[in-house]
Amino acid sequence: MGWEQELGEADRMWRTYIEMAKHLNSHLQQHLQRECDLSAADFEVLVRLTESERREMPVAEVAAATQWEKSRLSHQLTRMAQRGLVERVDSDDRRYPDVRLTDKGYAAISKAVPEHTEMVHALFVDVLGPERLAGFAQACADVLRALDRHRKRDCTL
Amino acid sequence: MGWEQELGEADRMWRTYIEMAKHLNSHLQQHLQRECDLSAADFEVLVRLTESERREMPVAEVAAATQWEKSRLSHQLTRMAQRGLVERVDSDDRRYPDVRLTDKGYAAISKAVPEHTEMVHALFVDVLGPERLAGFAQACADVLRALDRHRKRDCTL
DNA sequence: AGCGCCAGGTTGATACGTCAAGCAATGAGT
DNA sequence: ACTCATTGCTTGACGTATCAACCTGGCGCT
Repeated sequence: MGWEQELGEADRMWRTYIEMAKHLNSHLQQHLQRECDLSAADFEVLVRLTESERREMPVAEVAAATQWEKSRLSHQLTRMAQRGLVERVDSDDRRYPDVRLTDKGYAAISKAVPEHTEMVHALFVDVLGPERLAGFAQACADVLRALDRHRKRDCTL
Repeated sequence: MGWEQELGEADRMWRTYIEMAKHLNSHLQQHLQRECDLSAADFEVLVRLTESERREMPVAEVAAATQWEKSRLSHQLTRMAQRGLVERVDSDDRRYPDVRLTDKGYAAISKAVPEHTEMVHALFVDVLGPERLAGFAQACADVLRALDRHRKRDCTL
């Protein structure tokens, strides 16, 4: 066939990264699901909500924090509300309802965060050690900047 | 609330990684979809198929390469067959049908791979440069090993 | 040969993500 | 004050992922 056998060093390294990301992700996700009965999406929303003092914030704020589409968030909140993890609250301006963390939701995230953090440390932070971790993060930040630049160019086209 | 404000260095670096992975992924995926009308799943299956001389291999082999569930693969192949990218072929043993890359599928992947590779270089490989890339890949490999060890322990429990 | 077993694949039900269209409440223009 | 444009949220439809149940054809056993 041709091109696909000629994988250079760089491409093999790219594949290593892809593999790592895939496995790490699925491992963390499965753990969260098994131990805490939370999907990754549930977890993310709950974490964002705890970042407010009042366990409550406008939907738009959650949307901004998660960078999700509004419709995705809306569906997600509906499902989470059905399971009693959050509840929708009408704020003073009826257009922009708030979301509040219920006690059940708070209990769930309180259990999940330490477990998740422990897992992240065991599988990632401690594996790399401080210096390599710093280098890794720096690399990620650089890639992020490159992405931003690229995106800006695409938008202005 | 407490714990979530006390994000250490390490946790912020973890978040940086998560952000990077998310954005990089979605950027590559969108590009593939827009330019080549292929989903990430399509792309992966097609790449695996080109790794065979005959553009054809047993379903099980694709499953092993992609590490997907058999049902996911089956659905995916059905959809790809409907779109004419692949076709199912009965092999000598009727239990284990083969999948073959059609001409259309070959054309699609032939267009997609160079574009994708170019993107990966622009956004990742070239951003890091050779030495940092090597360090990065080494880190990924180490995390992968840690994951394997962890998984082994889980299985033997 | 007839019997059940089993590995692997397919199918169907359900949950999730995305897109496009709809809806509701405010604020600006007249 | 009435209309309407805007903004953000919700809804519905469709494509995809996952889980469990179910075929199906080859294999060993008696």
